[in-house]
Amino acid sequence: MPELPEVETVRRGIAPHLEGARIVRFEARRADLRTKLPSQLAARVTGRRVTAVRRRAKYLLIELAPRSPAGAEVMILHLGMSGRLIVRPIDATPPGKHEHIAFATDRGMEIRFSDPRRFGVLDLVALDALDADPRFAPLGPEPLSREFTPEFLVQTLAGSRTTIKAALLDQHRVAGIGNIYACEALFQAGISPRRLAGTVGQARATRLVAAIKDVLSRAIAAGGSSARDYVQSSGEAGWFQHSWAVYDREGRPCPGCDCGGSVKRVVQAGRSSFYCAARQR
DNA sequence: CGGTTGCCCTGGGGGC
DNA sequence: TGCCCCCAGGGCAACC
Repeated sequence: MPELPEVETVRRGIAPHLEGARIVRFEARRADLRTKLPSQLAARVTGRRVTAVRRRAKYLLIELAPRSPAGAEVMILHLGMSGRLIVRPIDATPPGKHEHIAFATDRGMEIRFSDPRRFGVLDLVALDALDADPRFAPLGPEPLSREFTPEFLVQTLAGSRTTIKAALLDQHRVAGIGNIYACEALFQAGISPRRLAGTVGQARATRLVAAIKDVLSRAIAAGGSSARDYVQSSGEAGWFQHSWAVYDREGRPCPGCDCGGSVKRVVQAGRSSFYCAARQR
């Protein structure tokens, strides 16, 4: 489900419950997520204190205080396509069918990881090994960081013969954008998803960087406003409530202008792209 | 080497 | 109502 804004919303939702708390129980009902869970995971995290909950790209990073002989470590959690976290007071409610992992804190709260499609990932690595980890080392900059500028975008796209849409989904160029926000940002910037990435010059890059930052920021703000519901509920609450201009709106009139066009859908690299051919060039 | 394709899984929705 | 096909917000290995 989650792209950067959803993962950031989850981070903000769980951080107050986890930071400074101690993990008092950890159980995995099944270990076969997209990658197999590390062995002895429960024994390795039980009793550890959480020092920070961070995010990098679409990964949640739950940092654990050192405990001899282990140094500081970090639980790497990726929600995949269908993963979600549920925060709830500890009680006797049995786990749902897809609640594969649960852990409890010394503050009386329980975190459950639900993931029907099991594309999620949970791993545990040494904190000082994180930057060199093959999942993290190649990642591009955070799109909301000051590093992510029009000049950077022009440079990373220079000479590329893929489409701008595929380039935005390439986490090694810029990290955290998924299919929805790629579509939405390209619409807002007036750039066709079919444009070759190498033909994006300074003017388009300036519009695109601004659009990406705006779309992601607004989505985080929208998610943040309902994060409380998400935390209090059993997970079905509508924290994932965003309104999209073009995504999943094939055939609808192009919103926000009088171009007279309608939203088209094309498949690029196996993913649906939604755009207005009249407005986006 | 860079870029595209297939696959990992399950569930939901639309068409017939 | 039921069945079957298609589709899904991610990421990676295998392939050209």
